[in-house]
Amino acid sequence: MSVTGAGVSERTGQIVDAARVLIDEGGSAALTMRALGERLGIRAPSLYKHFPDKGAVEAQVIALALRELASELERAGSLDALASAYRAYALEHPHLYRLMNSGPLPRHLLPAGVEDAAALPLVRAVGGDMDRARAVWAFAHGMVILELDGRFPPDADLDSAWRTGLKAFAVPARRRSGA
Amino acid sequence: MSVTGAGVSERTGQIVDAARVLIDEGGSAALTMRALGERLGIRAPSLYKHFPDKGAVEAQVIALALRELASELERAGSLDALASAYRAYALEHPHLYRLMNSGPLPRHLLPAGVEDAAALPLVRAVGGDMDRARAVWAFAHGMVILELDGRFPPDADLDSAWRTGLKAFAVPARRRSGA
DNA sequence: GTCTATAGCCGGATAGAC
DNA sequence: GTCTATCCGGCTATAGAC
Repeated sequence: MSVTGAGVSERTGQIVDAARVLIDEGGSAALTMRALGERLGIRAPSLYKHFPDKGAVEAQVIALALRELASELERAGSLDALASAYRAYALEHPHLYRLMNSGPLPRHLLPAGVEDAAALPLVRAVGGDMDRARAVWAFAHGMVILELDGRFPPDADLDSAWRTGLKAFAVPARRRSGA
Repeated sequence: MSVTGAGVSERTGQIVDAARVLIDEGGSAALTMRALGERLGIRAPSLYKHFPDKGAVEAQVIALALRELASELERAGSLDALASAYRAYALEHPHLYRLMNSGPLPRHLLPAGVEDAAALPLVRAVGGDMDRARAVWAFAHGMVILELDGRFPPDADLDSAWRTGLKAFAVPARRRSGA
């Protein structure tokens, strides 16, 4: 059984797993049909007997990564813990993080529910307030992607910036009276 | 005089301007030496008399866009106005926004101070608190890039999510007592 | 389901004439 | 500073034999 689990043929699971490794190690650009074939000990054209095109393989890797991330986040209870787990995954697997969170999502190629499942832990953590969930997600994604892209100054204290942001989002109601 | 201003030869300014248009209209991938030459009525190899390689051209476009964005932001007084201007620029020039805010920055090819100048309006708006500046930037960038990438559900009320986030960041001190 | 061969396209960049 | 000619490399994908 491959990591992907489902009832597909063993071979397709191996292909997706190999593609995941290629991306994890070298980024999206490292996923080429030739490299993928080589890793599996077959020639690139043979892959087309299992997948219609490269996009289909990539979509399966995205689904895999989404489930992977979701399973990490499920363990977290508080919003702070959630943020820690989120950042940790991104730093451990920057290329996979980018793949699943940047650029257009091939939604029509993704198994239903995968996207929602990845979002669920956060939605729950903010008590179902979707505006807050989206704002926190934007903050977390922004922090992570700017860090991965090296956009913060080398001497920036990112832990401190995270704390500042999380503190701002932590106090939900408790508004004094004005607008 | 080209938009770039500086004392470079007229031709190099025209090249950068043309490259800016190419990216603005078709994204980073649309900037190819051939397309750039065609737009200027010359052949691609001729460009190498003005720039060492494609990366140098791209870096100048980034500098140009950074200054463009900075000049839009300078006009804004409040943090809310700043956020509006930021989002407006990103939605008007999504490809340029991506170019200057995603992926690694070729800092060694950028004129000194350009990056800081773009950040200055925000730093000022949060009273020089760098943690807060970084957190707000992450939030704003996250909102913008997730919107550009179509990651929010079609029915999501993004104005509302922005308000939620900005409200959270608006109240700086005023902490009751506990941790 | 794997292979070989190859079509087809696009890209950055260089050499050398004018 | 512009040109033509060209090299070199990369990629996805197909055709057809086994």
